[in-house]
Amino acid sequence: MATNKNVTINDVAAAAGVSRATVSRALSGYGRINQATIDHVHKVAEGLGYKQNALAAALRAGKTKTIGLVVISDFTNAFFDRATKAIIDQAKELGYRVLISHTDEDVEVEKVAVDTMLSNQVDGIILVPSSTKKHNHLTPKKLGNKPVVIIDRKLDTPRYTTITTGDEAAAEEAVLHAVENGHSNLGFLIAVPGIDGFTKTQPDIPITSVQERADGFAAGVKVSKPKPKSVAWLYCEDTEEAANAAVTSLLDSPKAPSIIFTSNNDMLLAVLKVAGDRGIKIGKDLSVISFDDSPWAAAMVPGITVVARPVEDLGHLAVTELVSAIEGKPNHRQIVLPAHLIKRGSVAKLK
Amino acid sequence: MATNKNVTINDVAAAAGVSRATVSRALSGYGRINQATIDHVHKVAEGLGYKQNALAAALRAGKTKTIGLVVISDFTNAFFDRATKAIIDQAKELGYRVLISHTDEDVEVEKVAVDTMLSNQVDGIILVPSSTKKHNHLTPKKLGNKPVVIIDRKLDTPRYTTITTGDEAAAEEAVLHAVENGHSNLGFLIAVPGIDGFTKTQPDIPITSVQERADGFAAGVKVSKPKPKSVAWLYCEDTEEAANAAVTSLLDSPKAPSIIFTSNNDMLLAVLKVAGDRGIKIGKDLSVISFDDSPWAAAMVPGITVVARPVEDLGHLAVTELVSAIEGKPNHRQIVLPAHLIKRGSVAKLK
DNA sequence: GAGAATTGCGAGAGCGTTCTCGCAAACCGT
DNA sequence: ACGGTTTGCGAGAACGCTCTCGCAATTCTC
Repeated sequence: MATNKNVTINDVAAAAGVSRATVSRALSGYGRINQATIDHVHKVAEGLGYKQNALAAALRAGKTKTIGLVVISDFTNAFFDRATKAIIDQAKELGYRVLISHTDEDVEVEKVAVDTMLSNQVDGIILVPSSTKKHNHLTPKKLGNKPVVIIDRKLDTPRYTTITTGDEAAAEEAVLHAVENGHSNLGFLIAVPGIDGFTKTQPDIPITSVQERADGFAAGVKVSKPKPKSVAWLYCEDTEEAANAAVTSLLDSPKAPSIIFTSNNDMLLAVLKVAGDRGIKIGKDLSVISFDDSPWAAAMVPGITVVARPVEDLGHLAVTELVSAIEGKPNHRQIVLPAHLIKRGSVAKLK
Repeated sequence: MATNKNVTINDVAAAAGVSRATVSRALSGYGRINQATIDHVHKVAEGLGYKQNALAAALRAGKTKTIGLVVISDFTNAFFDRATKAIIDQAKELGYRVLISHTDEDVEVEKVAVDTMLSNQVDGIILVPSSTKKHNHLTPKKLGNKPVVIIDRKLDTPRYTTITTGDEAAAEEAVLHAVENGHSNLGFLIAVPGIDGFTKTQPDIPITSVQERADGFAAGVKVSKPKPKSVAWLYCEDTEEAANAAVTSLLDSPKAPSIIFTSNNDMLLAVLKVAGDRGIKIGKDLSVISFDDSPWAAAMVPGITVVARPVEDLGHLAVTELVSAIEGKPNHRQIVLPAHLIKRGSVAKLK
């Protein structure tokens, strides 16, 4: 009853009356072998329900056809869900599998995750680093000289192919768009992992993409005319409670902003929630611009004006670059994909 | 420069002046071995930067400590994103890795995905089946007698542990809630994969969870008092275009519903979008209840009334059950977790 | 202090593949 | 018909690890 034992290549060889080597040649399609033999072996293998043991094959061949994806966040994040999907799909397209691990912005967890990947002999790694600076565990030596592609953020030493999006320019564009629409009291709500609660003074930002958004906002403030009357900055822990408190404080301040720029969707949702609870109408009483597009941001009324990043392109490109490196063309490129502003109804035209 | 060769257990053995077997014992912690030797080997291994080759270990031991997750959809779905996250986290907790594959509701793709999993020698599989009926490829024999846990939907022959949510009861509750609030023109928008466009007559629904939602809605209609004046059913392909067209047709019909029940978030977004474009206010001019909660459904104004399913519990439980089966307690349980209605502002009180 | 029990460790097989090597058979040209 | 090339295939090593077996050294028992 319990045919627990798997069919191995030896069984196929015996049943087909050839050697193990011939079966391997027939099924993997290499070396010198007669077409008739190939057909015969295929037939026998199928009849027996033979499935290659990928483990054994990988061990012998030194290639697992697997790439490791080390990503900071869960999929409830509007960036990483789409990126992960794109990466898995493109990997499949190129004949690779994907092993996923989350770090939750914790460098120690990242270290373990990478080790796990290496232990599992992945052929290459796609990584969203938790920290710009702390990457002692990411030296080529520690990574066994495996190809690596960094996405979404940069390391302070650009050792690997890195794919990011042009958040700074897009953030600046967002500010200009607001000012053009008559906004002069601006609020910026920046999510910063690792801090406690929220603060007005800029903390150490361990993530380049967030830093670039902040820089882009600041650049926008600088060049916009007329000069904004008031500008409020809030750096906030990436939790619901902290975000709600931060938004409340922003709305309660004497110079309450007419528009709030949020650095991610968690912050955006906090703005929507607090404003909603107070009966403040988005796109009328209060405007908002956020980062990362999503189906719901588009479907809401009014639609949320967002900086849309080419997430799928980024994911595809990451895999393509990685696989090309795995297959022997190691070139360290620094790629920046353009982000752009999608104007919807969440920015009120003032005056 | 290029220390391309990995450190193996042999290197550690040589450096520590012991045998391969002793190193294995020291690092894996089994068999009879002196504590001093353990410490020594650990020190040497660390010094050399030794990392176990999980492939070789798995090949030898016959266990990969990996579970395969075959899921229909991408992570942009409000159910599967959270479920996947929960599964990965719980797997990590129990010392397992997760290999993910998508099927996009295609049975053929599912077949290949499962084969890949088996070839990769996963210790067990968590599966969201694409079809209730087509599961010839899911016999215990074809799955090498590996443990399997089915989630979210049922197969018509309950061969494996299955974990679903009580969608039927919750759907009924949703209808009663609407009727209590004075709604008597009801619209039901059911997403059905595999159909073309949308239709008023119930097509073959290949997914039990969707069928149960439809059944629950129907049951609600049956028992509600007063009897609804009009009930419109629309079965719709799960694409944006089809959904928009379906909603449009629903709103344009002579007996336009005052409330629309949607079977998933894609349909919900279509309702929001079309209504928004027409200036129809949700929670006032038109009500809506959907399936699956999400942060944005809660943050919107008004908040969307939803049937919330215990997604994280389901994911956790799936892993726990699977691992327990992997470790030798094969018991086929049929588990139904309760879903419940979260009342927010998207249902208008009529009259 | 002699036999019995226990402890620590090495030798070596084996997991299921791939791949190099070499050999026999078939084919070629003159 | 004969040397040379090509073709097809089998033998066997190797990938890095785990785990059983058995042997020597240590500890225990009375």
